Amino acid sequence: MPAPAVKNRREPAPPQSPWQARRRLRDGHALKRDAVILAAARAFRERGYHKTSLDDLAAGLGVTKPTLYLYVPSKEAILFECFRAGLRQIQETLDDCERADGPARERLFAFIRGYAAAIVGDFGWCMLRAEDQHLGVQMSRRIKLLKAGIDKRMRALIEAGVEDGSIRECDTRMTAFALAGALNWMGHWYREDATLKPLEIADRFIDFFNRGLKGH
Amino acid sequence: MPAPAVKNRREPAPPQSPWQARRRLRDGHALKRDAVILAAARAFRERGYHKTSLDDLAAGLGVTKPTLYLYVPSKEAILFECFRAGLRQIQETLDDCERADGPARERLFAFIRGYAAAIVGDFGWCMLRAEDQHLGVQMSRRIKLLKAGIDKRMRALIEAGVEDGSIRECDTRMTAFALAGALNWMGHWYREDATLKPLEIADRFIDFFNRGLKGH
DNA sequence: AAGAGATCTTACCAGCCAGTAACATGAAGC
DNA sequence: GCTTCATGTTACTGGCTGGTAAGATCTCTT
Repeated sequence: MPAPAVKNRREPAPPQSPWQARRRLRDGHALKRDAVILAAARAFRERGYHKTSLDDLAAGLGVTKPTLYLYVPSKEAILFECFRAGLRQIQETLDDCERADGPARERLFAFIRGYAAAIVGDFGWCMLRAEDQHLGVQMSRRIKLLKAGIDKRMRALIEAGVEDGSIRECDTRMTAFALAGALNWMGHWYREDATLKPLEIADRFIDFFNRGLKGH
Repeated sequence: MPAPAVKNRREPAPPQSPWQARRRLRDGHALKRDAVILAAARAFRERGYHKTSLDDLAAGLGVTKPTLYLYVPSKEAILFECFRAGLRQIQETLDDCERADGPARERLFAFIRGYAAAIVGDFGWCMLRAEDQHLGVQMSRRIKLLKAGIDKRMRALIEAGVEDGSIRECDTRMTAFALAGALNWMGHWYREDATLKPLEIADRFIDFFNRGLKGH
């Protein structure tokens, strides 16, 4: 099994609301719930969590606020679900990369590609910012824990690389922080400066990570 | 002039409020204003901008809310001042590094050290997060502009390195983003995991930036 | 067609909090 | 002592918004 390629996840660009449908939908409940989550993720990224009122969000879906509460228990829960959606995507990439064989460095790079795609995706912003928004301590802790899991698996990938010699000796903790930081930061600037596609960016990052800056 | 060392800025750890003073202070106004800014910066970093009410902030200084308005026109303005304080620190570092001589790579690394110190400093959080908080579009634009200035100067430093051969050919824009991202991310995790001092972290980052991951 | 359950709306409440008005105090100048 | 200006305080308002109650409507089942 070679290092896995990044799946080209096609997200439906037009945020067509399930409420627009003329006929009753099969499994409408889950569909609508997902639509709420997705619309929220986009709104949060665009306007920020606090600037997005549930009235706005509902209006964007062509509904009124109380309707949202049929599908979701609270605003906080919406944010959490957005986080989970992003998390899932990253976990899947990790699963793939851990299962694959080949030098760990290559598997790390495959992960980086997937991670970059996730960060600039619809749920990327929520993943990064969920915990420092206006959330209860309980939810905050949960999120922190889940993030720590990702971090740990990423570090393990680096350690495996040091083990098999494909990555040179280094401080794996700091290296993981540096890698994660560079990638996460995409979530800030990508919207403004999208001259490159996510995977192109990932490849240039990888080149940099791989060989460093050093000239002569 | 060699690449400048990072000044060891000693910030007064105890947030002693100027209002505690028994006697009237010389230039008390500016002093108190600065105390408000600093206390706000710390509170914002600790609890977040929205979770910090002006009542809390005032109470922390041993005063009541309306008193704050003697020194500062609005909450938004406080955040902006925090941002500026952080910015100034970084700009000074940049000034130093641009003025210095020696290979540009070394000057870039000196900048990185200063930048790391600033990011984990009192105003680091505000610098990173100011723009995506609950701010008016006008202030948001101002901040974005100022940040773009930093980015530009940083990229220039990298380009100078490519010019003088101390940095290998690369996509300078992406490289700048990667560097900035890795450093900025410190603002997220440093509080939680402060086993290393900022300059130690900077040095490990620099080692990684310099030589990359590549093993055999 | 009638009941039942799901879905959605209008109308409302309650808490939070930035910002203000009006009054109190206290030190410096005369 | 009296005025003045800076500095604080208490008490309040007004807007926003997350969340809810109660009723309307729609669809499916029997």
